Amino acid sequence: MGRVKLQIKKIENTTNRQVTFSKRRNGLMKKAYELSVLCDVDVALIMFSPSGRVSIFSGNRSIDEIMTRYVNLPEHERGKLQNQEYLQKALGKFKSEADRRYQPATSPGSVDSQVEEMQQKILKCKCQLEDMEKRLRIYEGDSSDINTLFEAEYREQILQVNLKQVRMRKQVLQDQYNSPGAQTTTQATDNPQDWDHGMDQVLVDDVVKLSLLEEETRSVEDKSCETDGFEGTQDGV
Amino acid sequence: MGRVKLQIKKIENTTNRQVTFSKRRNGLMKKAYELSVLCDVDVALIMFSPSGRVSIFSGNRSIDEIMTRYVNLPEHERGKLQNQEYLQKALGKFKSEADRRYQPATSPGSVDSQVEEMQQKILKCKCQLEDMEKRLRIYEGDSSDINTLFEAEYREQILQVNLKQVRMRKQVLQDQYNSPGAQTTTQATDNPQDWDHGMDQVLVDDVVKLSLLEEETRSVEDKSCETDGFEGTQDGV
DNA sequence: CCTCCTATATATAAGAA
DNA sequence: TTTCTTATATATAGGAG
Repeated sequence: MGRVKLQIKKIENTTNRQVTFSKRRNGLMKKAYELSVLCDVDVALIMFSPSGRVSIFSGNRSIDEIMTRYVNLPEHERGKLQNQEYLQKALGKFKSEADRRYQPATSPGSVDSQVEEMQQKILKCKCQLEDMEKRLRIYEGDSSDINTLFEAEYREQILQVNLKQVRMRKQVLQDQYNSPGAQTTTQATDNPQDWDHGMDQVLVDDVVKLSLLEEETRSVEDKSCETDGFEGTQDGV
Repeated sequence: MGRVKLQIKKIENTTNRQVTFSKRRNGLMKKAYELSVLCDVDVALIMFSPSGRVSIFSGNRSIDEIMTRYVNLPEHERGKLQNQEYLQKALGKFKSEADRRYQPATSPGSVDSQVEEMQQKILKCKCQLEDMEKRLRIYEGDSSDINTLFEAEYREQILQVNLKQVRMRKQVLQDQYNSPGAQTTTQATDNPQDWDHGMDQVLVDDVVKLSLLEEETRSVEDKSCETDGFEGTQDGV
């Protein structure tokens, strides 16, 4: 933004980089501040300047309180992919190369440990993948992999229950649509969780993927908070 | 910024606050991303949505690594932290990636390609995970998470296809059971025409068409806010 | 490193879908 | 909630002090 459209890649000129950092850091903090006040939410921002000095901002409560809140989150809430991966997609593919560019600048002495770390990461991902695949097979698994009547009936039942729920929900939505003013009805349901059969292949797979193609990855908020009184506080500016 | 100059004070209208949060969060992440790339610095951003869900961004390295780097700074460089020890401990537990200390760059060399390869592998895994999560939500997601008629119909279609397949398979197995030796055990080619039970009719074409129009992204994670001071109660949809 | 200035690039509030 | 549009408000690159 400014006189010239700037490429999002490392600014090579040291002085320029410093200046830009300074300006943008302020901009970022301002934005963070505004967000925390406007939406009354916790925001924590930590930035290390090119020279190694740290700058922080935190809205609504202290930085360590927010960090504590963060580290106390259950893993699935914390370890998701709301960060870079998300951004890569949200902002577009252009990032990938700029992102990789940094990699070479990694240390040499720790390469071993880094590699090791990455391998662990990969392993972890693969475990998760396996787990999910297992669960997914219950639903998407090719029916030809069902070898016993019992299995077939079991799966049929699961699907029936699920279908029924969805239809009920659909009905509610239709009613709502037909008669605006009606209240949102959210019925509690139990969802099948830990079933394990052994099946492969996916038939509806392509259909599903199709719809996922143009989707974005982002968490969606579905509820809001109603607080009486508002108090925007910030420390760390 | 926008049609109207906005006062920096809590937005009282819940819906508006949500929307603004969503938009500004993205904007903030983008800015943070740009800063991290342009200036080649570590940036960590943690935001809790009005509903208590967390959104994070981290540039150059993982959020845990950056937090660790921050927490381990000498006190005079960042101010006193109330929970320093606790945080250090907690962060240390994120063994997967949090124990990498900051290290200056030297000369990488041949290991680069290997590292990059692994990086891509990780990214790929994460994408797969994400993809599967979405598919899984179709089945395991609570039906109350469905908010549009479109979504409901979409899920219904998929479940119908699946149910039908299972029933076909079940039929095959039953026949086999009734007349042993008459058919191959592992036979899987069931023909819809032969096994039409007359219910849950599905036209795959419709499903595909549907999915093209559809959009659906919802986080079905349970949320937990322990040390926070807001009480979320409101209807988001 | 910060401030001011100016021309542009971006972000985003509203409103509709 | 997300997406798209449009009108405006802001952020910020370059340059000077």
